[in-house]
Amino acid sequence: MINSMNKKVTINDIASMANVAKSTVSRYLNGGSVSEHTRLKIDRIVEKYNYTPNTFAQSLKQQTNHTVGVIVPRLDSIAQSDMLRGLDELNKEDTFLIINTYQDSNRVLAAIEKLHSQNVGGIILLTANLTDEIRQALTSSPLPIVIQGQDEPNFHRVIMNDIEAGLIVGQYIKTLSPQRVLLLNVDSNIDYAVGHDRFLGIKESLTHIPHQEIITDFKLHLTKKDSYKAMSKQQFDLVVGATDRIVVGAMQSAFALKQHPKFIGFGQSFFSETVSPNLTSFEFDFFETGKALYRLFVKVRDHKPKTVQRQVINGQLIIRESTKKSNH
Amino acid sequence: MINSMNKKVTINDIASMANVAKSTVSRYLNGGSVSEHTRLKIDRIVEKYNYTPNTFAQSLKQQTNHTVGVIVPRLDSIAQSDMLRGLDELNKEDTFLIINTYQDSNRVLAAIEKLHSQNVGGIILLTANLTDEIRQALTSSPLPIVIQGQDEPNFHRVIMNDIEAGLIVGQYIKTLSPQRVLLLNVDSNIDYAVGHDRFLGIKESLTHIPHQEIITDFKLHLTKKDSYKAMSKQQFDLVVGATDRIVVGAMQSAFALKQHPKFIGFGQSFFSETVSPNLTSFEFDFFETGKALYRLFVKVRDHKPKTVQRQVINGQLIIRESTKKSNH
DNA sequence: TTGTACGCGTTATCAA
DNA sequence: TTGATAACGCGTACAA
Repeated sequence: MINSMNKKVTINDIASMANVAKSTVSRYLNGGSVSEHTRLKIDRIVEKYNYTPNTFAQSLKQQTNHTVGVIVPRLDSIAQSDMLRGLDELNKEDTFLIINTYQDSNRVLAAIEKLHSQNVGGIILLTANLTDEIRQALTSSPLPIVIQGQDEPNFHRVIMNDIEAGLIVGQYIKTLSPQRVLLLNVDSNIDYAVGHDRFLGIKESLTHIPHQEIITDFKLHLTKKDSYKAMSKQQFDLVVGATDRIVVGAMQSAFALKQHPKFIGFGQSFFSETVSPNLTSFEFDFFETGKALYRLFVKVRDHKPKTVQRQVINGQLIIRESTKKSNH
Repeated sequence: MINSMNKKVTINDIASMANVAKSTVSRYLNGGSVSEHTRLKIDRIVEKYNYTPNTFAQSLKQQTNHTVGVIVPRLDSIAQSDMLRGLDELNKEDTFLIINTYQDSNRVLAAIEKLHSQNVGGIILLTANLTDEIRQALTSSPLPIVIQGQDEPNFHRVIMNDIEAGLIVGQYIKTLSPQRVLLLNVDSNIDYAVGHDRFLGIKESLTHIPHQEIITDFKLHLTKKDSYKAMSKQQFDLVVGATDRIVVGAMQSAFALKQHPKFIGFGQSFFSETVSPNLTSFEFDFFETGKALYRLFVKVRDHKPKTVQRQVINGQLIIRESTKKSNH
């Protein structure tokens, strides 16, 4: 192991040390027919120098490679890092080239181009939002591509069942019999799955219950400001946020105003178990989602299915203290 | 842009379309001497087909490349993702190959080997802990390597000034005049910079103040259990944790026990501003740390300094509600 | 079973 | 200024 790192040993070196042709070594390496005798000879040398093939030469020759570009909107999120962990979990021989776009769709476009110029063997795109430019770039790519996050009809994808999530939360809301509900949503142009799908069932459950919907932002301090404004005008006994992060912002506003509504969030995050009270939240298993993504990617890459693949991940409602009778 | 993606155009294609030799195209691409006439000819073709060079062929030829392996203990942490952002910020032409080791030192070793077999041009290692095996692997590598996190004398490194941090926090603790202090530390064998350095100054400030030190863990539920045990035996009026995460665990225990000590943490995390009360914490700027890391890496790679490089990052104490007079 | 020879896309050397 | 040619490390027809 140590030696191998100092001066890259090539297939030629191995060949000459073993007194065989390099093609023999190549066959040895790739499971071709080699006699027992030479096999043992080469074994020793390869072992001794801990030979590893030059991946550049391999990729160049084979016109394909096992590097997969993964475009991710952010890294400091349990959802994203769990998905990456899921990818790692199933992966044996691929290398992931992770590009963080910092939630900027221009960077997504740049990332797609960069990955192409790097000759990756495929792309996995985690995203909340696809622009037409991005769709265009993806469509014109010859690479196997799988996306996650939005239900885009023309792309192989893994999506979260946000519609069902909203329905389940809606049902649960009814059992709480709230008097006045505050909905903290996000712009559906920024994230359709969240802003639209996720809230369909919730709104339906509120047809006969007084409620107010506010469009806020994923950023904590904006959520804090927006919710504070709403909650100081009138008091709510239930707050439903599009994400856990948003709910945490609302919690702080509520505490500042000495209000104690119930809270429901979405997502699997640090927050649900670090805030007091612990947060009732609809959670998806992003680790499994990552595994599903990888499986789908491999399928697309290796079998080139003719029909567009679509896989849906379900989640579950985890009830914690924040919707218990008294939480102050 | 679109065309380029469909069928990789090579330097040969360009050459034959322009009726020149491929070596001429190569010179054109790399700033060699080309006549005005042929330059224009090639310009058009390259533009039209949006030619980009095959990076594998380039790396193979040049025996070096611009891929830098980044080994990171975890991704779902502001500290880590801010450092990565810092790397991105300064980088122009390098590609980062990020490997998450999930805080497992065996995976670090595997990552180092994998990166070598991938022929990366260098390694940046973010770590809390170096084993002898890892030191050995790094030492025997011919690659430029920079580490962050531990003050390892034999490696080029960027470290956080944990000693000074402890002193500053120690000074601040004195101004709070606590009666009984609980220190929640971690095993210095697991993270020396944190477990040892960070607590030097703190302990010094407590020579005349009753205090108890407990060795706990980075994991939230363990911290919760350990701190609950300690706090149910006797009451503390100040809790100092090795990290914000640890303090959050202690906070939950305290609330469960209806105790309201002051809290001080370390680190720059989601937690400090999402828990109530907001957490007083000693914070480092990990974005700047990432930039410093990249600068140091480039320096090491391009200039191969003979002496071991060591750079220290300072932080500052941010005072929030958790050490205010009354926090309940 | 083994070896020779060629090509993958690029850069570099050397003549022309 | 140009172009033919070799070389990077590997895999693979094809021939022996």
